[in-house]
Amino acid sequence: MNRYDHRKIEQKWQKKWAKDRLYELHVGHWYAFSVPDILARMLRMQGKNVLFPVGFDAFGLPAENAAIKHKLNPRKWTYDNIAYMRKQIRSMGASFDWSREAITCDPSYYKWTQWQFLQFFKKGLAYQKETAVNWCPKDKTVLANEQVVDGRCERCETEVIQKQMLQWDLRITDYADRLIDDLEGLDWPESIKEAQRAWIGRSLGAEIDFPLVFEGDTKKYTYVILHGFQARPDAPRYVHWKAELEKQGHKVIIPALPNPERPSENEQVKAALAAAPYDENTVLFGHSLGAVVAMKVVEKLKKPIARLVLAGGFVDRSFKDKPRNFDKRFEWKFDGKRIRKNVKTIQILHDNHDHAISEEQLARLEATLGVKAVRLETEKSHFTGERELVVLRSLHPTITVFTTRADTLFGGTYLVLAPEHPWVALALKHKTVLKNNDEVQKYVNQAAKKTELERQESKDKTGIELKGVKAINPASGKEMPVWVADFVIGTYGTGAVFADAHDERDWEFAKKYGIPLKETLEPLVVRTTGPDAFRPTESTFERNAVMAVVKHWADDKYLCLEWQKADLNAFVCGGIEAGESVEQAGIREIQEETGYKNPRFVRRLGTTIHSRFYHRAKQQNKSAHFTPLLFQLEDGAYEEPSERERALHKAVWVEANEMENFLNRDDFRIAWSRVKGKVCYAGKGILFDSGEFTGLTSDEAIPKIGAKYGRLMKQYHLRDWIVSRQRYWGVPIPIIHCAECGPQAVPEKDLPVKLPEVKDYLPDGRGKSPLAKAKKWVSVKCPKCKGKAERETDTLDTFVDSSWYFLRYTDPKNRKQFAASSKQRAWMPVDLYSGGAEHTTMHVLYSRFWHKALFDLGLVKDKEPYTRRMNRSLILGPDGQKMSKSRGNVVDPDEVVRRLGVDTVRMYLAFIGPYNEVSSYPWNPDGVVGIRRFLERVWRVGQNLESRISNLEALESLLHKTVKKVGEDISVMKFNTAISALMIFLNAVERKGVGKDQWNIFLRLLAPFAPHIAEELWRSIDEKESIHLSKWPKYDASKLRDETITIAVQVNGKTRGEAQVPSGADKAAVENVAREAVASRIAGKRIIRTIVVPNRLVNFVVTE
RNA sequence: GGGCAGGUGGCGAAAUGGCAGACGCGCCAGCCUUAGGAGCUGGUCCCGCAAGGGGUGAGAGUUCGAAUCUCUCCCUGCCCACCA
Repeated sequence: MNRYDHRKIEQKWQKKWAKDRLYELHVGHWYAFSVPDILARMLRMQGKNVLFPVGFDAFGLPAENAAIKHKLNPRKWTYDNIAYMRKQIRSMGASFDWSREAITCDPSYYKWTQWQFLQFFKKGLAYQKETAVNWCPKDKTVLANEQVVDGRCERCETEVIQKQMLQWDLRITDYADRLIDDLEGLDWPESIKEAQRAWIGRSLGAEIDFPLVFEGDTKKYTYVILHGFQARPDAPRYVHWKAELEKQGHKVIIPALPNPERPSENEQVKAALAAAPYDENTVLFGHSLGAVVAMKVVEKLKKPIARLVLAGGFVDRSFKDKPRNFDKRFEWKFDGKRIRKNVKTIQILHDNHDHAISEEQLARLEATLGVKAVRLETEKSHFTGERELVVLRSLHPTITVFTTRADTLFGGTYLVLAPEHPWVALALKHKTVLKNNDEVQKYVNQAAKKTELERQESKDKTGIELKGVKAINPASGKEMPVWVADFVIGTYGTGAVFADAHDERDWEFAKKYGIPLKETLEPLVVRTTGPDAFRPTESTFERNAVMAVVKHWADDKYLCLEWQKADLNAFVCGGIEAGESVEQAGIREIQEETGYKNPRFVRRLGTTIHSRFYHRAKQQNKSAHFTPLLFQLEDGAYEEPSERERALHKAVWVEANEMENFLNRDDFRIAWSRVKGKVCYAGKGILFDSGEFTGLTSDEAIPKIGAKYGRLMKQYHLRDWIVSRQRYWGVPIPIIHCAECGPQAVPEKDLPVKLPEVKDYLPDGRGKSPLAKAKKWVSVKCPKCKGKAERETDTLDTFVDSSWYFLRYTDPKNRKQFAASSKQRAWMPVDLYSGGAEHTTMHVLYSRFWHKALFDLGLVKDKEPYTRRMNRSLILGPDGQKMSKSRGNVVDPDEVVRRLGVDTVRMYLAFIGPYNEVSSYPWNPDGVVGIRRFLERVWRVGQNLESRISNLEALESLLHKTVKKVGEDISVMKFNTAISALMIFLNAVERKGVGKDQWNIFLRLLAPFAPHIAEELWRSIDEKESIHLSKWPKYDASKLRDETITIAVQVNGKTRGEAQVPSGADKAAVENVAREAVASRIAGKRIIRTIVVPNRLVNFVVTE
C-alpha cells in the first residue's frame, strides 16, 4: 500500500539512526529540543561543524524532594529519570550529539565543578561569611535572594525568615561593573541586556556623612594613637588624623613605640602606658600591630577609658598574605572580659579586602571582645592609605547615607535610619544616649518581628524620633531630627537616608509626623523627544512668563487651550511685559487668548516652573520661566478673541477629573497637581537656597554636591552570591575545616569529593545539611597540619553546576582538565544560546560571572561565554495559560505523535510562530492537521513525479526563490516563514507538476523540518546516501528574477491600479506603463512629482 | 510605583517606510465518495448589488507614501519593587 504511513517510516529510520522508539513527551521539551534541531541540521548540510549537545542538569531540590517523598535514593531516581528522558528526546528525531552528553550530578563532571570552586577559593573569590540569610522554615534550607518571591519561598511559598549563618559566598559584586560594561559589545537583544543591568542595579550616587550631636555633649577627648608595625608617628596617615582631630578641639598623643621594626610586647606596652594619663576622657586608638598593643594596655588599666578603637587589629602573627617575623615575646592572648570592663565603648574597624587579616582572625577578635567589626571601604587595604578619612569618620558618631539625589542635600531636614541600623543598636545598648530609649526599643523590636512581607504590605509608614540626638546637615549646617522607620531597608545602601521635600515618600512621612520640610528645587521640564525637543546647540530665548489656571465661575471646570499647529493641550500662558506684575500679565493673557473678560486672581501656585522646548510655531528654542497662578472667572462675560488668536488655539472647558488626560506636557501637569493640593515635586529641576550651587540644574549639581559633601560612588542591588546549600543532592563543597589552620582546600588529587551515602535526606533542621549525618565521611585529616579536621557539609547551589556546562561539552571525556584549551578554542564562545526566558537574569548572570572569573584565572580565553543569546517563546496550554500540572493543562503530545507522527509535530511547533520572540503560543490541537496535510501532499507528489513540466522556467525561478528564503529564514530562526515558503512551492508544484531534479532540491529543503519523510522520499528517487549527509542546495541568483513584474500604481499615495512591467525596465518606461494604468484618474490633473520604487510601485503626486 | 515586551481577521500569524492580512487553522459553497476527524475546487477584513469607500488599540505628527518612524494616551503580558 502506497500511502504516507508515518509510523512505518519513522520507526524504520529511527531504528536505523538510533535504535530507539517512541515515548510520551511534554510539549515544552519538544519545543526546546526539536525546533533548534532544524537549524543544526541545515548548518550541518551546509558543511558547518555543528556542536549540538545535550545534557542533564540533575542536581537540586526537585530530585531530593522526590527522593524524600518516595523514600528513594536520589541518585537512582535521577538516573532512572535521565534514562527515560534520553529515550524521550531521542524519539523526537533531533540530531543531538549524544557522545558529548554531560550530567552535572556525575562525579566525572562535578569533580571539575569542585576544582573550579577551589581555584576561586584560592584566589579569594570564594569566602565564608556570617550573613543574615533567607531561611525557609519548611524546606529547612537557605534561599538565595533570587529564590524569594514576595517574601516567600519560591518553591513552597512558605514565608521566609531571616537567620544568621556561616555561608560560602562568591564575590560576584567585584564583577558588577564588568558584568554591566561588557554587555556593550554583545550582539544580544536589548531586552536581555536590560534585564542583566536591572538585576545588577547599579546606581550612581554619593555617600554623605551626617555628624551626630547629643544634647549637652560638648566633651573634648584625648586621643592616644598607637602606630603599627614598621611605622612611625609621622607617617602621613597619622599626621592627617591628628590634624583633623585637633581641628575639632581634641587633644592627640601619638607616642613613638620602641623598635617598630622588631617590636616586643613589654617594651611597647610600657611606652604606651607611660604616654598618657588614661582616664574617662581617653580614646585609645590602635592601628594594625598598635591595636594589639592597645588591647594589652587596656588589660592593665585600673580605671575605664572612654573608647577603644581597633583599626586593622590582627590577633595572629600569621598575616593573610605572608607571615611576619614578630618577636616571640609578643603574647597573643587577650583577656576579653578585662578589656570590656576597662572601656566604655569598643569599635573594631575592618575593611573587606584587608591583605593582612583573615576573616577567621577577625572572627576571633570579634568573639574575644564581644563586638562586631564595622566594615569600611578603604583607600588602601589595612588602612594604609595616606588619608583614610574613613577612619576619622568612624571616630565620631556619624551616620552615612547613600543618595542618588545629592542635589536636594541643602533641603534635607531629617534623617531616617533602618530599625536594624547598627548605630541604633549601639545607642539602645547604652540606654542613656536616647531620651526615649524604651519607646525606640519597642519600635525596633516590633519591626524585627515583622517579616519582610509584612513590612512591604503596610502602606502606612510608621516611625519614631530618636530624642536627644540631632544630625547636622553638612551642607546647610542645620540641625536635623533623626528618625527610625521601617520603610528604610537595612540591607540596601547604608541603611540610612536623608529626607527632603522632593521625595514623595519623605514628604508623606514628614506630613504625617509634623517634621518641617524645605523646598530647594524648582521644576525643570525639558522636552527631549519629538518635534518640540529642545535643541541644545541652538541659541535659546529666555522668557519670564505666566501660566494661568482659570476656573469656571460656578462649575469645577477649567479654561484650557488646544493649540492648532502643535500637539499641545495647555493652560493659558504668555510672556510678562515690561512694567507689568505677574497677576496683571495673567489677566491680560486670559482676556486676549480666551475672550473672557472678568478673571479674578485667587492665589499663586508656589514654585516657578522652568520649561525648555522648541517652539515650532515661532521656530525658536525657548526657555520659559513660568509663574503658575490660579484665577477664577467672576462671570461668563465674553468677547470673541482676535482672529490671530483663534488661528493659534481654541479655548475649551475641561472638567477637573478630565484634566490629567487632557494635559499632555509635564510643566502644565505640575501646575495642575498644585491646584489639586499636591505640592511635592520629585522630579529634577533648578536649585535655589543651595549656596554656591543655586541656579544649577539637578544633573549639574548631583555630582558637584556629592563630591563636595561626600564621596561619589556606585551602589548595586546585586549582592554576593551565596552558594551554600544545606541539602544533600548537590556538589559537596570541597573544603576541610581545621580548628588550627582554618578552612583548607581539599588537595587536587583527592577530587572529586564524592557525595557520601546517608540513610535519609532530610535536613536536620538546625542548618546542617544531611551530609553531616555521614560521620565517617565528615571526619578527615587536615591537609596542612595533618591534625583532626572535618569536611564542609554544605553543597553548592545548582546554579554553579550550570555556570560552566557548555565548557564541558567541548571536551566531555577529559580526565585531566575540565576542558582542554585546544578544544575550548575550537568551539568557544557559544555561537547561539537559545534558552528559556526564565533564565534571562540569574543563570545568564551567574554563568557570565563564572566565565569572567575563569578568564581572570587564565583558564578560558573569552571574557564572555555567549556570542548570541536568544530567549525562545513559550508554549502555553490550549487555554492560553502557562502549562502547569496544578492547572491541569499540560499537553502530552504522545497521542498527537502516535496519530500524526514525529515529523508533523516538530514541524508544527516550528510553524506556530517566530521562535525567538518573547511571546507565547497556545497549543492548538486543530492547527497541527495543516502540517499533516502538507506532508500528505508532499508524499503524494513524491509518488507521481513528472518528466514534463508546463512552465519549467517559472518553476525553476520559484524553486530558487524558495531555496534562498528557506535558507535565510532558518538561519535567523524564523522557521514559520521558511515553512510557509515550502508550502507555497508545493502549492505551485501540485498545479504545474515537478520533475525529479527540482524535487531533489525541495526534499533537501524539507529535510531539516521533517527528517523522516524527507529521507524516505529521497531514497525513493534512487539516492543511496542519507539525505542528512547531502549538501544544502545553493540558489542561482540569475534565476531569481521574473520576466515581468506586477507593480502597484498609486495616486497621491493611494493604490489605484496595477501594471505589468518587464523586469529591469528603465524608469521612463515603467512610468509610462503606470501612467496608462491610472490614466482616467490623473486626466486633467498636473503631475507634480513621480516616485518610482524599482520592482515595487509608482506613485504620482498630482494636484487636486 | 519602576523596567521590558506587546496590541494587525473568528484563531496562530505575514508584511519593519512601498499593493495590509502571505502561509496555515477555522468557516462557507460546490464536487467526489470506499461515508471520513479523508480528498479535490472555489470563496472567506468590513460597508456596498456594483462602481467605490473604509480599515493594523485611540489621537496627533513626520513623509509623495506609515501596521512599521516620532509624540501623547489607553489596554494586555512578563519581570522587579518602600532601592533612597
